Amino acid sequence: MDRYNFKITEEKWQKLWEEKKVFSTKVDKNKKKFYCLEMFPYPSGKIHMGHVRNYTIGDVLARYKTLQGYNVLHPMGWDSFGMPAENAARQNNLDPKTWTESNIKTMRSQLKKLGLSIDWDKEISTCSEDYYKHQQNFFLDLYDKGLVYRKENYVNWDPVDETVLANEQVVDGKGWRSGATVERKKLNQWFFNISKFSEDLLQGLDALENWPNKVKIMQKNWIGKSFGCEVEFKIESEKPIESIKCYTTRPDTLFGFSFLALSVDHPLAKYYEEDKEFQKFTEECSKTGTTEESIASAEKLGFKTDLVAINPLDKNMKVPVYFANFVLMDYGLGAVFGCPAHDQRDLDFAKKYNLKITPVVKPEKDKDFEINNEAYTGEGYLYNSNFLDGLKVPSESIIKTIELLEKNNLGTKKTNYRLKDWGISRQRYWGCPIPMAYDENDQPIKIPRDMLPVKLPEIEKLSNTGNPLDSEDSWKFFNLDGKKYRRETDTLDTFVDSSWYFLRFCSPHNLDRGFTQEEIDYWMPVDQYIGGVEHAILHLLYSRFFMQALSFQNEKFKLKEPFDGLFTQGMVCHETYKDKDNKWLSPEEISTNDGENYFKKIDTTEKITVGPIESMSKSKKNAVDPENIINNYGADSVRLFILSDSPPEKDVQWSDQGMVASYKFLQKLWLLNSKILEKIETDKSSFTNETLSKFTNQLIYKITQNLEKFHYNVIIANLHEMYNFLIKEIEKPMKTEILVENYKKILIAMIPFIPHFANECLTKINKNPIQWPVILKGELIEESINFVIQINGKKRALLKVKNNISEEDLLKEIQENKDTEELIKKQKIVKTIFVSNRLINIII
RNA sequence: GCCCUCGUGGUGAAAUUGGUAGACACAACGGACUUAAAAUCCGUGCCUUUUUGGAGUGCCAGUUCGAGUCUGGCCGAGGGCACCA
Repeated sequence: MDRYNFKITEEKWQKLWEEKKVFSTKVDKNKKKFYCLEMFPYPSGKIHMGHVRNYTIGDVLARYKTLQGYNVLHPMGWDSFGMPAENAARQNNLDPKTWTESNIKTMRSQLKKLGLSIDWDKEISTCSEDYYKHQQNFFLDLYDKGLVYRKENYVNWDPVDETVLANEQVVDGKGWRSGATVERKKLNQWFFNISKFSEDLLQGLDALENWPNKVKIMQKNWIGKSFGCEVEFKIESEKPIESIKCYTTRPDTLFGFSFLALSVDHPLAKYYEEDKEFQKFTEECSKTGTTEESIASAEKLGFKTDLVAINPLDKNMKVPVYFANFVLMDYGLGAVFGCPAHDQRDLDFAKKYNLKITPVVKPEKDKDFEINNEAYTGEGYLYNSNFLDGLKVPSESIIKTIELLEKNNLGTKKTNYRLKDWGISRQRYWGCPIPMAYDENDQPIKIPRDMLPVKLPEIEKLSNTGNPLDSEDSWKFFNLDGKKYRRETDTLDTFVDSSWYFLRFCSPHNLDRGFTQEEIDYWMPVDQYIGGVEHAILHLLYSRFFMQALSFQNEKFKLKEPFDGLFTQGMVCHETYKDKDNKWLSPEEISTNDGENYFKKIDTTEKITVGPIESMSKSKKNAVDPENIINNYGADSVRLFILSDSPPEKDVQWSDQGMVASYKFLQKLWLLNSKILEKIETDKSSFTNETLSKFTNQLIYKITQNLEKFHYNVIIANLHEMYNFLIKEIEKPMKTEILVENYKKILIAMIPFIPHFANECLTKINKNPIQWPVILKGELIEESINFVIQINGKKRALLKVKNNISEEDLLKEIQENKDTEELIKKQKIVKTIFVSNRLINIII
């Protein structure tokens, strides 16, 4: 029996797809479009299993939609600006461009070996001038609309990468890439005014029905809308300070007011800058780390001022004003009113400085209510609150108090958002140059559009510290109209690059514009976007913002949401191994005989500790190289494995046995194929085969349903069932046409999963046009059904009866059948529950 | 602390959305073939003495003729946010 030679077959089909440009698409208004996009990769060197999974999932969908007759856009590109290139260039003494381009070459050929249905003619790379030229244009567009501004601000400074990070890029107080503890630094930075669209970005989430709820909730929390009011507190002081405004979501607790606290960065701090004690205090505050634990456990510290704040609702209520370490300048107004009874932080602070604690909210039922070590934040009624007494908390109290404050000009209703503007300046060489310059007075000017792109200068050797562009004087300074200018040397955050690349795919080669309206009107939005959940906030929120920004003051551009459907796939995981010195070992370095005890290959006496199953990573050495696997087993087998067993949205564990099993399954399918071909040659009988037709139709139905729901793992199981059924069924004599017709449908249904194999088999039986098989609804109905007979809710028997049997007929059958009649013999039937074509429950 | 998701065999998981729990596969064990091994094929899998029996989807309760699925409470795991006023 011949074995399936994946090497020859896969090469043959990949060559054919490439030469005939099978996946090349263009705008065709007569056809329904489908834009299938997977998050484009960073060209880090080689592809990893995560890529294999991501692009296989996308490819299944793209091929399925193509077979259904859609005009499918399925492109690929490179997120090719970024720090790894710069770091690698320094280490290896070459320039980032060379490094990046060689990586792209490697990874492109690796991806092609996976047999993806990608339109490679539309390939783009964000580090090419053709790409970032348009990005600079968009930057100027946004600048003209007032959506870009420059300000001096405290920034998250990564001391290892020597660059600024966005808030989104700081994880647990550490840089998301370097892992270094982030410092606070004051710098002049460019910002995108993303907070202007807080409400639109929040509202827009509701319409995204095909997004995972989880991602929408994460974005919602990140935007962090809160409702409250700004309250003005009159101040008694010798200094020229008349009042301080605070933002609060709980104005109803104003009668529990016992102090007012300011951030050390509050404008009023200027009156205390000379004060030695205050200087000491601010120094103390800056020592507090930014990590999770240090924030949670940090002691509440305050610096008492000589100011006295007056409760706007009670002129006789006068409280001290503090600077406090727990008040943030960049949320609200950098000032809070303290109500210790009903806010934990305020309570901690009040206890430390012996401030008054007046409870003003009482839970309905608790008569002996008092505040000890825990602030009460629950529901109840107001008391100790003069004219507010008795209001229901929170349903009445907050609104009523705000109304009252507004009426007396003491405060204003206010909605607040946690989302802050997006700092986009990076002190890096390998990024898109910001198309701005400064005149002799340090005033920013735009680079004229006809001078775009501002190209990155070619630098032979990158400086070891700081931003290389800073020391590139011949690039940095230029003359225009007889005046001397200094270029902006910061480059754009690479998340800007990925905020619009999906638009570029629609017009990838247009030199004049980033995209044409006609092309994005046809292709956009992306119908299905597929990628890792780690981009739930960063990339996905930025891309949504970019659409808002492009459509702002622009009648033609109406696209508000770039991604109609979103699917977040799980990670590829593997066991981890450590030797006796606690060093990570790769799977290739170890061996086992029984699957339980592992040893070092080079020293078989040394036992290995098997660690937890974690997502594949270089640092833990638990990654499996896709290239080896593809060479050993073929792309179809890898695709099969990566799709089996685990649902795409969940993590999958790499297993060598699983990989081998998928390979074997493909061999079995090849065997089946050979048998079928032989049968077509030899079987001259004229029997029809209804069972086969019904089975096939049922199978196509199941596969179609599961495709729509991304239940790809179930489809692989369906294919196993298909094999188990067919290998027996073809033993029966049957008409050739019946077999061919059904087998062809099955093969077509396999194309999305194992495209090389399925196409190869198809050419051997039929050359007719290939399209997704039509499901015959009528055929789905079985003639006879295994009817479940329940007595008092318990399954007692299965009865084979004809389809659509009525309750009366069924009961008759039960009485006539010798196995079932005993169950109800001589019993009085109280009640029956009849579910058509499924079960009957007889209560006796 | 707040928010979200998930708990089904030794393992990864299915379950027509309230209707036969464990499809399909991995691993294990037993058998067939073989001089032998590999490969391949067949079978087994909780409890009870056989069965056309019983229990059983993290735990406890509830709704229902019927619950893995719905409701409430608890326990456990994972993820997100976090001095956000």
